[in-house]
Amino acid sequence: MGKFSHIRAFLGVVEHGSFAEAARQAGLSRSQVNKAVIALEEELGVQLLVRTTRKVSPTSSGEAFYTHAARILADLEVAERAVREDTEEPRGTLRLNAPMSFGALHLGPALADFMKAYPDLKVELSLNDRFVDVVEEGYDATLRIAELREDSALIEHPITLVRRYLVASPGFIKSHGPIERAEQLKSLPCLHYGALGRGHVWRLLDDGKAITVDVNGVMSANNGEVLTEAAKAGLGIAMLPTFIVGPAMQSGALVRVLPNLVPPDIHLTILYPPNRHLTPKIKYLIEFLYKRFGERPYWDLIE
Amino acid sequence: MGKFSHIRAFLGVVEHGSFAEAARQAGLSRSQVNKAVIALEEELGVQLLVRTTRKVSPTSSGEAFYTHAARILADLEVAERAVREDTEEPRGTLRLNAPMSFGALHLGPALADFMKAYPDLKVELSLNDRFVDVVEEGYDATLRIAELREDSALIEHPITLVRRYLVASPGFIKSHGPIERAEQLKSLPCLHYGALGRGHVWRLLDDGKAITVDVNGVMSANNGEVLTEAAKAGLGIAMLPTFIVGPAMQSGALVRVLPNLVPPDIHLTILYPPNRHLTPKIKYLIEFLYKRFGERPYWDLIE
DNA sequence: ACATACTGTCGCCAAAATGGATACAATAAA
DNA sequence: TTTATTGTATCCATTTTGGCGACAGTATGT
Repeated sequence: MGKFSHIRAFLGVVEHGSFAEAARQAGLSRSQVNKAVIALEEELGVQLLVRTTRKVSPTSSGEAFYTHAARILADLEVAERAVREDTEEPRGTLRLNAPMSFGALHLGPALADFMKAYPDLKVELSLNDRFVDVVEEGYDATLRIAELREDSALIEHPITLVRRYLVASPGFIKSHGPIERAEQLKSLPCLHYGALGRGHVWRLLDDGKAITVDVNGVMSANNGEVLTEAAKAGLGIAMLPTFIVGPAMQSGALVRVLPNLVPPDIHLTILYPPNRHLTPKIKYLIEFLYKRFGERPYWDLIE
Repeated sequence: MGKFSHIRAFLGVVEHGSFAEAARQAGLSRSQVNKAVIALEEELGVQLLVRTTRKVSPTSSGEAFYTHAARILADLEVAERAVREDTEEPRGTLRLNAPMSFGALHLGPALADFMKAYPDLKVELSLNDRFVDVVEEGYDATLRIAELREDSALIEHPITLVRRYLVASPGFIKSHGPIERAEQLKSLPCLHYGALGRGHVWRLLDDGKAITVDVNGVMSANNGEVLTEAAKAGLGIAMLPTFIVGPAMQSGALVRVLPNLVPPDIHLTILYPPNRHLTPKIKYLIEFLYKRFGERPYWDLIE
């Protein structure tokens, strides 16, 4: 039956001063309550209750134990209630991980609204672009922007398509003449997203045909906004997602080049561990993110 | 298995970061630990641990629950240790009830020594002469002075024989002449122990033959010391136990009268509820009382 | 005084839960 | 690669459980 049930039964008997009444209140049989108390006494090696056929009262040991045990069971209930998800509302703490740029530009404001909608929810957001082990570092979920993979042990839920364009500043185009062929990327200065030593290779679809171009990378950074500023300054051609360069394109500070060259589709996805019970907080987060970013994200106004 | 074991298993897994290691430490099988955690999660309706085949780490809910649960289990152990009688030494609180006179004259000093011998023991002594329900009022034991009865649901353990004598002051005897026959009790002033309206009847053994004498009760009290003082003052004949009148008889302030009339034997007995486990504190108390008062109590120096 | 209802406890037995072994896919280490 | 170890799932014999009925003792009501 378990020690906690035994203790609970014991508390009931003390409070009602009767085995039978305690059993009735708890919805148990008299046998059960009786056995529970006996088991508890056996385990402690102490008589907790003195019973004659008609009266039950705790021994001094019983009283001492009652005081402690009552508080402990109350604490246990508090602990359970704090954790239990009997409501469908998201609650507790949501620990989230996301890439730098997207997190700073879009996810931050979005989460502010999400939290407003669910006041019982706390959010711990940590932004970084390195690989994150969702399991080991104890995140509830991670947002990543990458091509879809299937190898992961995690569940992968796509939120939206992330469009990427080749862009440059009007001034850059003016000074370098018309850009029409993919081979020009090998000579024209390019602004490359990525780590340092990895080589500057762009994978593109030339009218649907996959090609790789070893571009003339004059600058690289692992931060899209830095590259955007560099492109705006006319330093070269950059391949950047619309959620970063969207505003610059709308204002005309950057324009598309080589529109027939399209980077492969990548997706904003949310990764979370396969759970027996999908927590409401993740369920609601996915729903929320989809509503905000899905289908036609607000930063994708041009086409 | 019970919720308690489930929680313990869960704590083990969190602490060791592994189901298998937790199982080894706790001396359980992997199945068992696994089932325990699953059951706990099921009951709470929350995923507590995220596991891939090689890594285990708590979810945010799991961490929250861990914190609470660890403290709760620790508290429970404290509570158990406080109550458990794993030592044979008496400990805890001994709640004792005893008659007024005996308690004040002899039991008090005795208990002082008893407590000195067992420093872990607290004593709550309450003295009164009314009937006490050991069970209902929560006493661990009661001392009574009475004829042995068998009707009680309590265990009755005799400590020692309580001798009672008919006594009077030398002055009283001198002024009333020799006292030799039981019938004289009907005319001579007698000091009666007992409640008010009960009538003044003494039950005596006249050379082994039971007789009852309706004595000439000029004074009654429900307190032996008061009667002793009255007898010393020469107010009459009293039937009193030696543990009260012993000193007065030794000093000669009181002397026996009618030595062939003997009150029926009464006993100092200790009563306690029938317990599955006889607590050491009661066991030791009985032993102690017997050593101090048994066989030949120190107040019985005369014969 | 008597009957009645209710108490705590015990024994019994069908039903349910448990725990161990085994198997298996996934993963880390060698 | 191979090997060892992890978490989990499935069986199944064994144990445990919980409810029923009975019992002696005791309040309560008449």
